[in-house]
Amino acid sequence: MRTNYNGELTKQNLGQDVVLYGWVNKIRKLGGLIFIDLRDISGISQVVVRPEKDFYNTTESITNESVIEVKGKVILRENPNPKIKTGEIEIDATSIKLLSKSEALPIDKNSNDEIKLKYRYLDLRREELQSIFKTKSKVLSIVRNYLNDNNFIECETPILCKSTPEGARDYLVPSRIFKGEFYALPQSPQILKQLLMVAGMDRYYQIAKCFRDEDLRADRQPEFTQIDIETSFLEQDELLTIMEGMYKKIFKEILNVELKIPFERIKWDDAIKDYGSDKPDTRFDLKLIHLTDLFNGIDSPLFKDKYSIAIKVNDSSNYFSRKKIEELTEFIKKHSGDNLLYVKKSDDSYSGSIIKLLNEDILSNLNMSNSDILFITTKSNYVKACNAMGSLRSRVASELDLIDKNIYDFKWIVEFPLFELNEEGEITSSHHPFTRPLKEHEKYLLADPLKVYSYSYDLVAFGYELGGGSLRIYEEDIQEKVFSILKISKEDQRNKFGYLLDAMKYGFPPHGGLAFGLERTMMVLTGTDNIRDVILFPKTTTAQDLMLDCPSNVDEAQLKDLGLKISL
RNA sequence: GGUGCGUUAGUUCAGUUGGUUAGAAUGCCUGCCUGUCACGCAGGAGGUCACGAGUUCGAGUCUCGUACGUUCCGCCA
Repeated sequence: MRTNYNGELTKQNLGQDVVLYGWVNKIRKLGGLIFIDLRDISGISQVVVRPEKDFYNTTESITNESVIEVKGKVILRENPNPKIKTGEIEIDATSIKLLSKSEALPIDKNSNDEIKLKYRYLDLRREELQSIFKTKSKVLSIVRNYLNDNNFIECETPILCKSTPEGARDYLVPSRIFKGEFYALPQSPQILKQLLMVAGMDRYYQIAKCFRDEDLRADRQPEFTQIDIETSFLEQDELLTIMEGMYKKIFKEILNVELKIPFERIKWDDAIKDYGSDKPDTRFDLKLIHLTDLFNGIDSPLFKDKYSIAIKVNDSSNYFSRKKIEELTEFIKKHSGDNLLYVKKSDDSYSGSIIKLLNEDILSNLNMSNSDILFITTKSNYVKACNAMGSLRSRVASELDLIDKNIYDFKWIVEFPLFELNEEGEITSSHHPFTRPLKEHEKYLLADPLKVYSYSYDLVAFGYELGGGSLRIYEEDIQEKVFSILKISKEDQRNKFGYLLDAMKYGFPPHGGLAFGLERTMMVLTGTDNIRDVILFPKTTTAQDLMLDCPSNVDEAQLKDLGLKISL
């Protein structure tokens, strides 16, 4: 029977007989004496094997990463190692059993992603990774305790659900009984949690697995976890206050960081105006400068009928060489800016790509100091112009190291537009069709829907969208209007959301909720910039699992059972 | 769907203008070594240069394609 974990032995245990299990982190054979660093989830203890012991020969076949059982006595080290927690003691072995021999590992901590993912269970032996998942477990425990204490009820909604053609592509699961028909894995339990409000559950939460069949990113995996929440009879600020308490508790208990609450609320309009993003990184300033009015007077096709958006970077005109500016020009075009223009000021004289177009009056209005550089992009679409410069803002900040990693600045971005226009000029929901319009904007619904803003909110930190949600529509007539604006026919409404529309007829409470990305939260907590680091078994950017080797083919018989035929 | 970067020993990488037998570190194996903790010393094994085509007298190196990894754009209500 195991008596102790390896990482917890100290001088307190001196003289004790112990039984330990673990992996051989490192075996060092000095000719006579042998030292074994024995590792388990808790840490490492050093085992010493003396040549006069009768089991000495059995150490012959012990390799690194083998699993062994060690019996022995805790003694004081002759040469302590101050670098490790257990460095003052060691285990004088009286018996060693090789339980499972290990071959040399095919990976090490510097291996590339491909091979690490294939042998993820070996990569997960590293202390850094184990510590991330210990933290993840702790975060979930804090979340559950907090929400339980606030009268939330943990609920489980089905994984086999119905496809909702809005939004992301679904992962589909074929039905055996109804051949040719499919379940869909939930993109989020959105409608089900609203139905739980109809059911009177009052405050719901779920640690919910969600699935979206879209292309991956450094902060996006096809399968992820949301802390999913819905409440009845709360006003927006009441709900946000409860959530602030949860995040305050998480960051206090995990990082001992005191988040300042309430988090500042920034209206979506202002976030776009000042940061060019609906998930701004607010750890640095570098706010957008709007030059449209100033530049519209210039007689040049560059500025005609376009918005001119800029940032001014202080003390950096030397950093931005011609080559660097070319690079940034590529960057901003990729982010759909039309171009990247610039003005430099040094020794009280101006230079730059558009200097000939700018008269004295305009130049003085730019309020530039020596060594400043002003970047400008133009675009006929206002939000896109801001977004392009917002992307450059983040890029410049990270290149010039303007980001203070010790600032934990959380913001709510609130009052998103209810609708937006897509590429084809059609009107679509910016959140989802159940988002409740601001009371005072209801009157614009049919007349000028793009003027309507909503009770909606995203939690933003470090430039990540950690979560978001909205108050929902609970009045049938408003829901009708929204559907008609979105041009969703009666028939489509029934097909897609029939159960929700039915439920609306039977006492639908005012309600609202939100969902937080557990992994994104973990990224902020652990300071990583890649979501794979905080997922036990992540997928590659082609959505494959290299360890399980899936997706993969299935038996002909399985397909036949489902009434499916592969035609490629 | 598109873009940039990458793929050489078990692992991490170097490889010059296209030119002899493709190197280093680490790991592995063997021997020596009784206080190491990145143990040390000596020796050894280990390569389909991702795959396929092309240019060339000659390709790890140049060109094209494919696959895989990764970044970003589109996409992600």
